[in-house]
Amino acid sequence: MRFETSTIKDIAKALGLSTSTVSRALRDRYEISEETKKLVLAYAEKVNYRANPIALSLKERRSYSIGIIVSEIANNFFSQVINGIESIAYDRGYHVIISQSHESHKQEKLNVEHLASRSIDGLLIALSSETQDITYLRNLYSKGLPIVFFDRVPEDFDTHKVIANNFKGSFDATEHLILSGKRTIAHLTNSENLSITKERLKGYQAALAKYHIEFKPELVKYCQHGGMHSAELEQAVKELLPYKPDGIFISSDRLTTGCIMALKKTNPEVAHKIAIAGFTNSNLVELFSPSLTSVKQPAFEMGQVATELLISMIEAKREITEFETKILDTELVRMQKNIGNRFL
Amino acid sequence: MRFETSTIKDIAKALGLSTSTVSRALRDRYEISEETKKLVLAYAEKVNYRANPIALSLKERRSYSIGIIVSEIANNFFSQVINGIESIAYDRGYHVIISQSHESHKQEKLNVEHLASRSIDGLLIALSSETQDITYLRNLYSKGLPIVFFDRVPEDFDTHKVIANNFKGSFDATEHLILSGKRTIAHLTNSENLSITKERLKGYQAALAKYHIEFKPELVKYCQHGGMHSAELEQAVKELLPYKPDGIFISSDRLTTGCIMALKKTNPEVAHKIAIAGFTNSNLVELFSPSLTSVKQPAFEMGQVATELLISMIEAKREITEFETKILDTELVRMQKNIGNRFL
DNA sequence: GACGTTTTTGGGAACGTTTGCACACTTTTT
DNA sequence: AAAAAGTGTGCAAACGTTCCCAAAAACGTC
Repeated sequence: MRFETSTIKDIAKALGLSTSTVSRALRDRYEISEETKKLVLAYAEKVNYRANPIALSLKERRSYSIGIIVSEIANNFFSQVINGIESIAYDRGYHVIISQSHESHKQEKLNVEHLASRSIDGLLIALSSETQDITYLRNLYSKGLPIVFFDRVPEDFDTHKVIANNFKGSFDATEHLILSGKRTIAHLTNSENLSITKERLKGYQAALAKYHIEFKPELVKYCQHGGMHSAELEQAVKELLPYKPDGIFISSDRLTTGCIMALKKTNPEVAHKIAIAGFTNSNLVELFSPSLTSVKQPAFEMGQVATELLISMIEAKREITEFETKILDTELVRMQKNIGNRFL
Repeated sequence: MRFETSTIKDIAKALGLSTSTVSRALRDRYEISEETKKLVLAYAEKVNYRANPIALSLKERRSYSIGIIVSEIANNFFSQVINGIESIAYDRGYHVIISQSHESHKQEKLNVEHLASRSIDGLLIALSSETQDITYLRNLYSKGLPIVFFDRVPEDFDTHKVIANNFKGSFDATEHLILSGKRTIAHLTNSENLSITKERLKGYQAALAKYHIEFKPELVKYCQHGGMHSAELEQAVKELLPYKPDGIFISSDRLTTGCIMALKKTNPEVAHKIAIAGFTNSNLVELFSPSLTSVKQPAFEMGQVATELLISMIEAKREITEFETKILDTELVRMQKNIGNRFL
């Protein structure tokens, strides 16, 4: 069974014209007489003609589609980024193809190469927490595939990047904990090789320093799998508790929710005694118990900005040599004591 | 700037062979001598040759990609379905293209037609809550586009469908509320024209009937936009409260979280007094306060089953006349009093 | 060594488009 | 009346593949 549509050839045959005439009439070229144009347009309308994008892609060697790689679409941050990407892409006539790495380097590479071979015009990617070696991306890039990184970006890769102001977001969150009287503030974070991990650690340290609180490395726990494995997370929490933290600053969406979950599960008696501040774009934060202070990333906007940069690369006439790293501000949503904790 | 890859032509030229020979060598056809095959394969490997899928699509008039339409990817249920779809699709050599309707009929139609014109081989769709008129889908279907519906399915459309056992899920949830002593149980639900709305209403009614509780239409509130507009939801909740419900059964993911949110916002003093049971696939349910009993749909499995059915349609030699409607069981996750309510 | 087989290779059309070029016809200019 | 210019159309190539068909090469057989 095959999906059948009418082609330019069908129209040409039906109208006794050549394919070139039909093509030109449809594209409203000046060479074609008004009369013929009307005829063709009317008939095309009648048979509901749609140009075959596959044929166009082959001809023009581009597909008007852009690839997206995120670790997980079931993640508020990423799904919001995707919405931002779509909002711009569709306006500019591009289609998006979404792939998930599930935080696996292997899967990420596989997906990117699949996308590349499917003639995407450009790639938007947030690296998986496992990824360290990005030579495969360098290869594609050097062959002419435009790439824009967002959120999790590599350090030494000369292209456009869009990130949140991770330093400031972390600083603010940590400071908030300090100002609410916490002094033993742990830091639960992602894989050490991610850019966001490093930046957020710095913000945390800076806030501690500002208030003359000693930075203790043993209070920092890294989760290689970014919260994908609950066992890893529970282990980290377990290792943290003996230090009796009165606050935890958590550096990613999945880890934040996962950590609260782990706390409730393994140590319900302390779960409500530890103040939590963490990165998350969940729109359900208000429902959480214990409640928390959250750092919201401008996800939608990030998607938009990244897409604009990518399309500008795709459509650039000459080679681009000047690249930007856009930094967008995060938003601190303070714990709502009057709601979330009313019932404690 | 254009993305450059090596083609069969390049290989042919480099090796002094014809394109046909190269093509056959790469596809390991019997006609080609071992020697030539080795030569070609080695060279192809060296230049990292990848067949151009666009060219293949044009030639074979199929794209090995399947379209997905859901209302929102930032919805646990749908993102889990998508994961299920992907798990099967990739195994079978298909790529997926995801589009969101955002519960808008217009957007849904636009997206479907865009996908169709991009030569998808088949379509997996959960209708938007607005959708009533599906003639556009009938047209595509009659032109030979295989379609499988999941979750939100139309009544009179002869094709494969995959749904949850909505009746039983609703029955169980409502019965659970009754068994915990609730007698005035409201029902907050989606747009009236969705299949799931009707089925879930029936389950709710049946449970009431079993325990000889009178069904009161005024306790049922429909949300046309499926919880996309918080105003609509707040209004519904506001209209419900005067009846002093001691339990609410809610029939969709978004509505469930939205309703709790609305309750907390507008009437925090009663939020914890009303028992809530609702459909949701959120993996954060354990964090919610007030806690709730949830009906979990087998989302991942639903995606898998739907995809298998779709691929069987795509790859069918002859026309299919027998269609199935697969019904998958839901899971009732009871409120965990020992955790969620400990701090009430 | 002539002929028939078998094995291996190449030519060219096709998938649906766009577009440079050439052609035919009409109109204008000289 | 002839040349030039303008208008409208068609031919054919190209994008990267696959595959039917034919051709060439290699091998046996008598």
